[in-house]
Amino acid sequence: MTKEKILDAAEGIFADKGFDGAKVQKIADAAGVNKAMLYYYFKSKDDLLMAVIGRFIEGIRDSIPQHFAAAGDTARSIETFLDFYIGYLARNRAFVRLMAWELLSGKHLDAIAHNYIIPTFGLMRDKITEAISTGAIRRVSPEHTIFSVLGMNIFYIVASPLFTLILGDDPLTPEMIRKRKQAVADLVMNGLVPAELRRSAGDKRDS
Amino acid sequence: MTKEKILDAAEGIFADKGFDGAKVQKIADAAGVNKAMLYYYFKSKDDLLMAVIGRFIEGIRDSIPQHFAAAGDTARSIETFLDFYIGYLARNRAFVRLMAWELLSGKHLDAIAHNYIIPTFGLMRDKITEAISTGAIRRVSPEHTIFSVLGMNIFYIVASPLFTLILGDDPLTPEMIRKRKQAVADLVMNGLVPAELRRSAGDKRDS
DNA sequence: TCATATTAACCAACCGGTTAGTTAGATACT
DNA sequence: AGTATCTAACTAACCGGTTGGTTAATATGA
Repeated sequence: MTKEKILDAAEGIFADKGFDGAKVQKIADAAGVNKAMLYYYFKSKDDLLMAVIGRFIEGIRDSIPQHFAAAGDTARSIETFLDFYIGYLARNRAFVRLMAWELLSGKHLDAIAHNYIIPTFGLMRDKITEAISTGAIRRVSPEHTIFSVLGMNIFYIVASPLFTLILGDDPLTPEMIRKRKQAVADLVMNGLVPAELRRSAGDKRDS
Repeated sequence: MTKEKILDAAEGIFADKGFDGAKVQKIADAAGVNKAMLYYYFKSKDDLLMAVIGRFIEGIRDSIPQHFAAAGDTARSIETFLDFYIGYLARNRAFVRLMAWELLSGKHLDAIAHNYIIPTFGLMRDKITEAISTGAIRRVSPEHTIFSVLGMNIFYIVASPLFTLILGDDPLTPEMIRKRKQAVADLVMNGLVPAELRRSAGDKRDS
């Protein structure tokens, strides 16, 4: 129980302030426990952060593949995944921010990449490669496409305060998320679906 | 001279480690000056960071509009801008990272947004709105499109260590940047250019 | 009683920021 | 010209407060 309270508090504060900005005393306060308890359950601040990230990844990893397993034709299942993805990130905002902080600091990137990012990336790449081979989508670079989709979605979550500042609206309300889903799926799919399948012809660009 | 040395050193370290991770003594060491000099020229660590960001924005702001002013038809000028944009970010990697740190911490976001982001955003939105009204591109949401493009490009720069980890290559070499330009322009333009102009028809999605 | 859980008090290192004082060169006065 | 004065640039040493982390003593409960 105490351990979970610590992890919950640490999750919020690490996500908010980043590793260097997060102070151990503040985490203990937020958890309502004595600071020494953090060192009873975790061997360092660093270890605590990794435990927070580890818990997130554990709770997520198994649910990821099922979102690639969706319905029949490949283009449609990519669209389904896109539709699911931003909502998923919006629901796990703390995790997205945690990953963003780590991406910038680069301190634990190896461990995270090995345990989470690389496997997920692999699943996505397989799906896209398959969709290309069946002719469901155009001959794009799978790697760049994945990075583009990740960027579009992750940036939207991370930059949400900026969105508010520019447009006034809160970009994380359900309707705004719904609109974002539509916008991204529209942009991506119209870039991926070959012109022929859209009752059209030519396209001059090389891959 | 000393002031510039401090700003240069601070730029590198702030971009690398973020505000909380950057230590004043390390900046002084990197600049090869006494720590007290930072407080002779700047009134606080915070003020120093703002000076670094201010210098960047000053050097950049005036050169932005010219990249929207490009050649005749609007769709083409958007493509030109896309082509220029990633290269520009890759050349100003430190600035991109600085902005990313600030985006996460949110500490000075108001000032930055007011001086830089909002005006630039406005230019982009005007261009897209114009392109829509002339029929050069489809009726997409300008705001979401901008966020998508920003995300695709900024994420590529910020996540470049991840790219290296996954694929082995350094994603910031000139050829890799060139490939990225192509991939992004291809994805975005094929999503933006109306099907009719690509010798095709239908498209059922609403805006 | 014995392991687990919890605490107050403590510590060395470090942090951002200050201070009192030095240096070297320009300025002003005789 | 010579010298007293001023000032911008610079420094070593220091300061109060904070930080991540430890410890020894204590409570709890099977």
